[in-house]
Amino acid sequence: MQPDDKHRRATIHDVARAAGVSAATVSKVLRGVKTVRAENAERVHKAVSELDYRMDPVASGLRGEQRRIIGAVVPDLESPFFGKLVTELESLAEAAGYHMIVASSRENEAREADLAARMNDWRVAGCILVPVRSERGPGAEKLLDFGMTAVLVDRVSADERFDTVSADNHEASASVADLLIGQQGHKHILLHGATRISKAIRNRLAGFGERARTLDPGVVIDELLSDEQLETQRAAIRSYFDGQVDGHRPTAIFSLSQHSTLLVLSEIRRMGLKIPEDVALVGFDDADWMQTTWPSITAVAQPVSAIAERALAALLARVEGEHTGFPVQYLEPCTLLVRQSAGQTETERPRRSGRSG
Amino acid sequence: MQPDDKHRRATIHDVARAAGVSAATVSKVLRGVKTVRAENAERVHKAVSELDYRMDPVASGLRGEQRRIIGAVVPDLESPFFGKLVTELESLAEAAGYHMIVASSRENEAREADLAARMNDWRVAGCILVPVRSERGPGAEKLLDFGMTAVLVDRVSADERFDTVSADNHEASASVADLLIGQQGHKHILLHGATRISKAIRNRLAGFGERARTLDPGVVIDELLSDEQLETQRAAIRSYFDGQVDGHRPTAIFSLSQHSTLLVLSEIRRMGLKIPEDVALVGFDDADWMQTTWPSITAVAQPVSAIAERALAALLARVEGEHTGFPVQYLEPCTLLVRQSAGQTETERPRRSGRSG
DNA sequence: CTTGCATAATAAACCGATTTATCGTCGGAT
DNA sequence: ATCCGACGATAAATCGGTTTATTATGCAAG
Repeated sequence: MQPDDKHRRATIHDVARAAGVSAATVSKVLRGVKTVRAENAERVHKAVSELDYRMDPVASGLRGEQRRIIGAVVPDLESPFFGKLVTELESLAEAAGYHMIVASSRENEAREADLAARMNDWRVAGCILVPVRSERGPGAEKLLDFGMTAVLVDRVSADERFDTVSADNHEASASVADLLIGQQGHKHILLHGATRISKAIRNRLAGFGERARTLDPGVVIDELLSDEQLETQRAAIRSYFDGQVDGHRPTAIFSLSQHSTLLVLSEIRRMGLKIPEDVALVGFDDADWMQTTWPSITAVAQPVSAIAERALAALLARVEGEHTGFPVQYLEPCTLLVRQSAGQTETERPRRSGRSG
Repeated sequence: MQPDDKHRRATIHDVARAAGVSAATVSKVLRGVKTVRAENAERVHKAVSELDYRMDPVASGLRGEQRRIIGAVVPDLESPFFGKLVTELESLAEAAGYHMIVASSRENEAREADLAARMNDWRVAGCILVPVRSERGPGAEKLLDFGMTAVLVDRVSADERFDTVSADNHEASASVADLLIGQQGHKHILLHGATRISKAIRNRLAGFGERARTLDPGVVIDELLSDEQLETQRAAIRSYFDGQVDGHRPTAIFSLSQHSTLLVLSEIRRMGLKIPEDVALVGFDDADWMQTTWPSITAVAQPVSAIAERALAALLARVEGEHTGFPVQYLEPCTLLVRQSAGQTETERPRRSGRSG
């Protein structure tokens, strides 16, 4: 057996020869053009399966402008949120007959721009971009330069160039203010963010602040935001608490990201404070462990599936020319999951559950 | 301004014209062939930057056999383990001058095979495959059929066709047996797995079992393995504990995956059992929350970075022809992080840390 | 001055598909 | 019988690079 022949894939010409027709005819059959005699179509299909023919997407992509690929750029693939987002996006894309290529900008705006250019290189039909910072970053700029059709997701506000999709960070954070201030009457609250670059974080900050001042103009809100290294941030939290005059500590903390929640939780534990007795805690972005840990953590759950669906639908509507109007901003509502760390009453705690429930 | 011209990208011929040389010369300059006069190379580079020229990878890939892309197929992009793995792989690949395309088989073997074929379509130089089940799955089969160079990662044992890289699941699980049986003297242990398909899980099972029987032939080991839905698995755990005669409960649990750990933890809590007093817990696969939760969870940390480095190095060695010998099995050592849920003594618990530590 | 050889540059073929322009055939209308 | 239009099929051009075969140039040796 010749190793060369063994792994040389069949071309469209091989199929044409086997079926006794021309390559053009094979191409027509394969892409569903109707002007082909039924008998010939039959023979082509037979030849295709006999030769195990697969169309070469590289060659196909060169001439054809029919691109059935969509690109997705996210800032990070380690976080469950983006992991779930790309998984859902890919599922939806395949269901609509598209392939998807995923890439991570690794929280780096220069890389974000480079990936946008790379998506253009691969001639994607459209691109989903989750920017590192916001809709005004270099990625969106590049997409515009190239005239690509795209949808901006998650770390964005309204934009006049692209459709945008995100969780309703503003309203969800306001509802956290409702819980902590309106219902529980906290007078001194710490807002903690492990990064301040993301537009999403800034929207959460604003949403909480505005509602808080409406509910109680006298509420004291401290903000601890930083882009520093992990250990520096840990130290900042301890130093913040040490600096508070005893008895004037914040009685509640709203952590603005999952990463932030973990950090705060870890430092609270280290300082020996009790949750929620000494300090209540609400986190933005839910995770599996938050309902299992003790005490369980009250958190804002983001509508990942809804975001993915909306984003892909919006993109395909643009790609397929069904929507050509002005850019639209989609805001998907979040859910506040009230658990023990803030708001859940004693009687709601889980108990020993016997055989009969 | 003509919109057509605005977004039409410059071709190699445009560059050739602008530099006053032929397209062949431009191609040589761009791919670093030395047989070009320095002056011409200079003019080409100038023309490239003036025209913002980017090589078209689609056209380039058609003729050239020089593929600078490597493919990665993982079973899942939502788990932090694979998220981190692909992130590191991509980083390393780029550092070596390769691009990477990532895809998720979503724990589906048919999809795994399809993705392998798709990687072949895109003419990747090599492929990293994390199979859904094991090295004997349809993905590896396809890779072999196509004559692709590939490395199999994580859910694998030694293979006679491809290099394999994984955590040393067997030895790590044996060291868990050392801790629970050798040091702590547990006589009745439950092994829990939320799936039994994965080769990694089966290796963990075997590693624990063999060492356990060596240490104490009389030890009782129960196994609770299932591929059922979440709720079914929860019920199975409760039913298992209800079925045990009182006082003959297992005194320790070894959960074989992160998912499993979370599930077990959740049910232990619901049953009102205390950790580690009523039952000790060790989990395979560490997560950030495990050291923050209370009690903190003893876990086996996998060497993700080492696995990524080894896998990519092995693949590139094959791709670049530096290694042509028999397939090699690489086993990377894990680390057992002993925390409160098993093994950590009272005095090691974290305490209130003042200003001076 | 011619020959030989190494070095550079280029025209042209090529990769594998898609698309266009051309051509042949057949049935029906004139 | 001739012409026309509809329909199918195909040869050839095309996409944007890479690679090969050929040609042109310069310089040293004979």
